[in-house]
Amino acid sequence: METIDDLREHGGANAYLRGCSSRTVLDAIANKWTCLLVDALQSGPVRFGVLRRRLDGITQKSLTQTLRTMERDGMVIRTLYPTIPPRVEYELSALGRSVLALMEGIKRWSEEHAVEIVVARDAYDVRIARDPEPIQTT
Amino acid sequence: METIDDLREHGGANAYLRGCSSRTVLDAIANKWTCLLVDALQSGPVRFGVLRRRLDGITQKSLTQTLRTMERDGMVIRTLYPTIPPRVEYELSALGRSVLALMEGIKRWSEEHAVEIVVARDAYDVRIARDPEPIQTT
DNA sequence: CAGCATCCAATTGGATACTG
DNA sequence: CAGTATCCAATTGGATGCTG
Repeated sequence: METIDDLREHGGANAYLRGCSSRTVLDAIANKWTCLLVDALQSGPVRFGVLRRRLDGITQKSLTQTLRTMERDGMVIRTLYPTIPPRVEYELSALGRSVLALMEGIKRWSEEHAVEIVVARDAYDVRIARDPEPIQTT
Repeated sequence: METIDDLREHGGANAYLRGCSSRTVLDAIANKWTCLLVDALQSGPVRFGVLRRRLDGITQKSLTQTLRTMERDGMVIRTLYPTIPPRVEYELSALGRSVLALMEGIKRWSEEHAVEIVVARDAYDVRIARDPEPIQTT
């Protein structure tokens, strides 16, 4: 069933469509590192090393790549201070700040529902182990 | 700089930490197919084939996998009607509905900012092509 | 219809070493 | 300090064929 929003999209964009640019945007922002980085940058410029320590488990490569992508997309502003040793700070642009509330929401939802979901996973795995092909008669 | 929310997390969960279950939850829900599926299921049960046609470009394998993961996480309820040929319907659980607004928000944001981001990407690529290592003197 | 199984190409991710 | 470069293992994704 189509809703009114499906027909009247935003500026003609429709993320359901493979070729639409909004699909590539959705693909770019919908991942854990982007979510955590937007959240981590919410209160002002942060140095590369601080971000690396804050996002536990991220590799230098992934951090560089994600920040570069976000910078290219206009969500993040990178400032290089040509000192020795160099200092680089990252901060959200206006565009980046415009998605902050959503990213905070996703992160918060993950934290608030983590236990519930772990329980659901365990229950599912037990159920599958008991009956590999659950034929539900409805 | 730490905010109060960083110290007083939700039920002890903190998605910044590698080992925290909320991190795996964040990783599971932050991807384009999950976002589009939650959105597509918002107004009631939908059949597998309908979803496949709606999410342009998704393969049968990816659709099955994403739906299975969401079912395992308790976000989606799968109902098999043992007819011939079989009919399978997917619908959001209460947990799935609780993340709907956020997913709609992400999808909508992608659509609303797609043009702006494509422009930013083009500008970035041109800038890099002109000057491979932009040394910004601040 | 709604899948599962399989094969294979392509992308991703980690570890390590090096540099202005 | 903040990267780049490289190598390699592991995961992902598409295409195809088959089935209750």
